[in-house]
Amino acid sequence: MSIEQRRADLIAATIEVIAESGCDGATTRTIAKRAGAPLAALHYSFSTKEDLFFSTFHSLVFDQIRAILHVRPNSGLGRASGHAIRQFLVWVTQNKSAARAQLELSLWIARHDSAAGQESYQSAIDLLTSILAPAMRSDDNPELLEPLAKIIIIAADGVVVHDAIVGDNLAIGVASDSLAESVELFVEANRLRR
Amino acid sequence: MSIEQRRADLIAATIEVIAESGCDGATTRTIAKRAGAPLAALHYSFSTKEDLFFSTFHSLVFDQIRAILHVRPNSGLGRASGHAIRQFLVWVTQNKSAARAQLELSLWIARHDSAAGQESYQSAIDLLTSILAPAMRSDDNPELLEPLAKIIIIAADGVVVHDAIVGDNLAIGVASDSLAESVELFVEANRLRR
Amino acid sequence: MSIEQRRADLIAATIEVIAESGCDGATTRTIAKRAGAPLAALHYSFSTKEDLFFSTFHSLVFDQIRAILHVRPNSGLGRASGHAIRQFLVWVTQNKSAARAQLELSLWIARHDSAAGQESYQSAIDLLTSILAPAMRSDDNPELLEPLAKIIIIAADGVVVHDAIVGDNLAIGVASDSLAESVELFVEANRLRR
Amino acid sequence: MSIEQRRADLIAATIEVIAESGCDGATTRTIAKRAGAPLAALHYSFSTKEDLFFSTFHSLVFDQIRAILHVRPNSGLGRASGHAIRQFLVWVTQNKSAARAQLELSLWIARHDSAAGQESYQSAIDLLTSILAPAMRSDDNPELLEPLAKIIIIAADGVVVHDAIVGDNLAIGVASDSLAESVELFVEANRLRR
DNA sequence: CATGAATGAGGATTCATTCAT
DNA sequence: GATGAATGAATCCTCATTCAT
Repeated sequence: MSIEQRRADLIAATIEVIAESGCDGATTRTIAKRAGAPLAALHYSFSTKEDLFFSTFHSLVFDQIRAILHVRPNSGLGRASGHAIRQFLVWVTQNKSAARAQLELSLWIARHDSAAGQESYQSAIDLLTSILAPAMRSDDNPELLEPLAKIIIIAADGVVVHDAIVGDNLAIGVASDSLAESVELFVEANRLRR
Repeated sequence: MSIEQRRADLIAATIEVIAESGCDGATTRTIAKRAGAPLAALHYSFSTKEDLFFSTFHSLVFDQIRAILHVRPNSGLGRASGHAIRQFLVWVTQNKSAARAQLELSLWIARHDSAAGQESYQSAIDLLTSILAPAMRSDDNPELLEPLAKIIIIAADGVVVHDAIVGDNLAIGVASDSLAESVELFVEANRLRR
Repeated sequence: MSIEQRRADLIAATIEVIAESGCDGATTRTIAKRAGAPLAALHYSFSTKEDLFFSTFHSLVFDQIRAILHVRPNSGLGRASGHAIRQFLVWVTQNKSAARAQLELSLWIARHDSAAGQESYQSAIDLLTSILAPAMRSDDNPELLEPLAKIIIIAADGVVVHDAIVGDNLAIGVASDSLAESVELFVEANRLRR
Repeated sequence: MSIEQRRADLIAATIEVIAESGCDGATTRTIAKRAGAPLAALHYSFSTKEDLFFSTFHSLVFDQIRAILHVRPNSGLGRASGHAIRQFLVWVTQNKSAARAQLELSLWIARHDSAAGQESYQSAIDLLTSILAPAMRSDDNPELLEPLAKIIIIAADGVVVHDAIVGDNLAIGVASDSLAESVELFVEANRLRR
């Protein structure tokens, strides 16, 4: 078995276990067993539990971003933002473990290496900004870009929390939709005047 | 020292420690030391760590709800919702430990007693609904009440996550404000036609 | 409530609890609750858990001895010994808690104050000897008295162990009866010749 | 050091410590120290203290049974039974710790898993029966087999209790001998008539 | 290279006992 | 006198990590 495969297996197992038991509840033994790997293999692939968690987090962020990657150029900032919120909702409901794990890891990282957490968060915002940018039309206000990116991420995290507790896809869908509509109206209302 | 005082001290210490170290990182020893109490006193006041956490959670929920309790009657559903979002933001930025602890505890409870978590969440939504209701005017759509309550709570949780990671009051303020405005517009747009 | 009554209640509770949970498993809290007494009352009536256990043991020994106290004068050493074995069996099956507690306490005392244990054991043997003595006829061998007393006590303890594990009155009855008969034959066979 | 050796060391230490301090008094720390093993090694070799105790018990039963295994075929049921009692006495006086530990463990198991205790006791009786059987002669009453097995075991347990408290080999020897003789006479008296 | 075996540090909890009232 | 409240010490157990093979 290649070391890359082993690392991938361990990361996949970590996501599942964290989603079930939280970061501190995710013991190395449990993760190794879930991955079908001997315990020592974990420390062979990742020097440390911390290391494993960071790697898992980066892998998740990468995934999640791909989920919101698709925005039609020139479709308008409002529509694009709403679309992102709706797309993210779909991703959450279809990747519950990943979403939950990502939330838990965010909080865990904020505790263990707050600089890394901030950096990671900022780059997510930057990426989101760069994704939304092409959707802008001439009368869209560029100053809204960053607040919108933050709103989207805030909404996303809030939805994950909601899902973690309630787990009711339908209700989240309704709220999420209203939120998307709200944001669209907000952008509409802040169109630039000629 | 009265036992009520002891319990209050321990709950206060629990909030601080959970905010710093998460639920699983919050060891009984640390909590007791922070409260200036001997370790055995913790198990004398609360039969179990679990018991302490549940009590802390209830205390927090009670507090938090008082923070959003004030809505002017007949002020309009949109305005009231926006107001709630802004008020909650203020509470978060002024009670960072409490906010963080409440988030961590929500996730912890969702894991340990998912029924209790859902019940608690639902009652928060119900309460929020009952707070928003008096603000409604004749042309406000009552069907928006529950989705709005959910949006507010989702936004609140998202903001706490954001704050946990970034800790930048100003940026959250801007995003939160935009969110409040978005929601106001959303309600406005869904006014009942006569 | 008189202190004597309290002591008696606590001793009764101790017997029950030790029978159920062993000596080390019998916590002061459990005993106090079983006796319907506040925890501190235990340490008020008996200076120490050790003290309580010693008192309980003495109370039990006194009881148990009364159970085998009745032997008809001049009935013959063999018959008397067999009778004692049978009587003790009845006592065990009718006072399971007491029997079990007495066994547990014997072992506990042997550990904590071996001198006291030996003394207590010896006085039980002496008493039993003095009970059997009047049953002797002219051709009974007085040198058998002490071995018989020991056999009876050994059998008694063995029966309690058996009962603790198997709890099957009938089977113990059969074995016990055979044992009684064996001992009778043994004494018969060792009659003095004229 | 092999894991088998570790387990054996821990079991040996457990026997000693239980003999000295009883089952509840036998703490994992004490046992580990006595075995010259780190505390964690105990939980590495045996998942649980309970597990360790069960294993120790089985090891003891196995040992003890081997001690009484030798009975001459066709030597007569009475003689064989008496021989077993005497042999067991020798084993007890030469393996005081083992004998004591086995007694304590029997009672402990009766409390913690009464089914296991009964099963274990029954299999001891069955084994003893199967050992005594070949000694039977044509005029020995086969219905005596099981009561005799029980008597032997009852006597054995009683002797262990006696030894635990008094620790006087000589006195136990005399009583035990008389008991053996009694049983021989009992079997003799119950010979089948032709 | 890969892993079974081993362990030091620290976790929650329980207990007998003591005081202040 | 009698007891509710309080606690230091000790218990079993788990975990991330290391190391010899």
